[in-house]
Amino acid sequence: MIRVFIVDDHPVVIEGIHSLLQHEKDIAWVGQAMNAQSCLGFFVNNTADVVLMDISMPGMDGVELCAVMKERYPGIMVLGLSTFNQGLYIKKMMENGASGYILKNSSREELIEAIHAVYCGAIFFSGEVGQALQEYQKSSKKILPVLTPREKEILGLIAEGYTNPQIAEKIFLSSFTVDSHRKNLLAKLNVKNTASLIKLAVEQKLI
Amino acid sequence: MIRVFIVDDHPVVIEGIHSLLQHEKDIAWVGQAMNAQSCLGFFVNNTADVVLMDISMPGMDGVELCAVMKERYPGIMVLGLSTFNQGLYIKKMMENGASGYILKNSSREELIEAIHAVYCGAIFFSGEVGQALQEYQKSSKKILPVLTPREKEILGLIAEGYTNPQIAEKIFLSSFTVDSHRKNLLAKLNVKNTASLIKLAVEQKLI
DNA sequence: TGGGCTATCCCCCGAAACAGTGATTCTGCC
DNA sequence: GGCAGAATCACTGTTTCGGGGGATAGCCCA
Repeated sequence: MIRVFIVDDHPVVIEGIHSLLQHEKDIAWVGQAMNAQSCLGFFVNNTADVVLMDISMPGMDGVELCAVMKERYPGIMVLGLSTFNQGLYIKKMMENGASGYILKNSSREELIEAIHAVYCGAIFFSGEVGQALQEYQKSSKKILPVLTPREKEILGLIAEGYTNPQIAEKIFLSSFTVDSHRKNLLAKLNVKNTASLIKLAVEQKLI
Repeated sequence: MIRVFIVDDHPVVIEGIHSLLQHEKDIAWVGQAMNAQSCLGFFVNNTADVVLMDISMPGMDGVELCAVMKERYPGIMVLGLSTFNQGLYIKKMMENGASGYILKNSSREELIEAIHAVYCGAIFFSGEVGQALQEYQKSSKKILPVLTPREKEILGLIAEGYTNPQIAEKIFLSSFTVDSHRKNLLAKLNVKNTASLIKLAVEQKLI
């Protein structure tokens, strides 16, 4: 028996999902909340297996609430729930420990499949959401100039916090050479200084 | 009918999965390969809906192969497949466009559920894998000192590539003050210079 | 009311980064 | 054989950073 709790500020959604789930034999409806505070209040004296959680709510939003819930009750699985479909929010929910994400207009089958999957510890994104997430990951990758092996190596060492002379000593080069590579990196990646260089490098996973 | 292709350098695994799937009515076995080259060769003149892909193979590994496949044939869904269960590899596969990840010792039910899910565009990780991924995400977060709002603001501007005088002008402060905050950031986060500061900040999502 | 913290401002100085311009070697490739 | 590019080394400036030392003012809270 999977005990399901829902938190959403729209009564319509609560009702809708309740009616979708009420005839499921292995799903038990343990409660509902319309904001983060009342959700946290419920779990002081009660528990559940899976929490369906709206991502956008007044006050503390789903992303934050998810983090708090997973901090206090790591065993409770969180399934994100939203009307819209944005990669950024999905990614944030996942980073805060959610086990999946579906749209509020999902079919009954999808909803039940998702609840079962996350209950078993699996991670599940329904079709549309999964595609949006992949699109999002793709779109955040830029077309970058090719770095030579030497440049990559030096980029890595710069990121570690080594100075030019230190790098020079470490890989047996003149510090002039290291400086040349560093200048090439700035030029190739079209950034103005070390700070923006490292930011770009980490974001684009060059190191 | 879901057309499934498998690439794995272990004949035993190919055979095992083949026998698990051969009586499935809606799954068609279109082919197999034992390395990345022969897999890419197959798809020149053929196609499939879902590719089960080993993560560790001689020559080009699964992570790379996945990237190439999704580049050439974005419509083909890739389902990662491995004997071991390491967050880092799973994450890399996902970044390269995979739609899911299961262990080779998954049950028949899990395997079929995963194939159906990714075929529908969903993203699916079976139980053990999902938990490993979440553990991995958790473990990569360090306990960090709390930054004040002002420090966060300045940290963001440093990452954008602004110098102290530029930041000072931008937020109407003395460049001495900006410098003080900058020094506090270095001290609080225990890093030696801008490069390591920004690396840490991006990795830990402080900006 | 006094300590702790944030936020602001100031100065000095050496080290590092950044900009500009130049050069030589070696390798792969057409 | 020649050409492009990588990789190496060199010099000269100016700007910025980073370490050290301070100071003042406001705020919260015990």
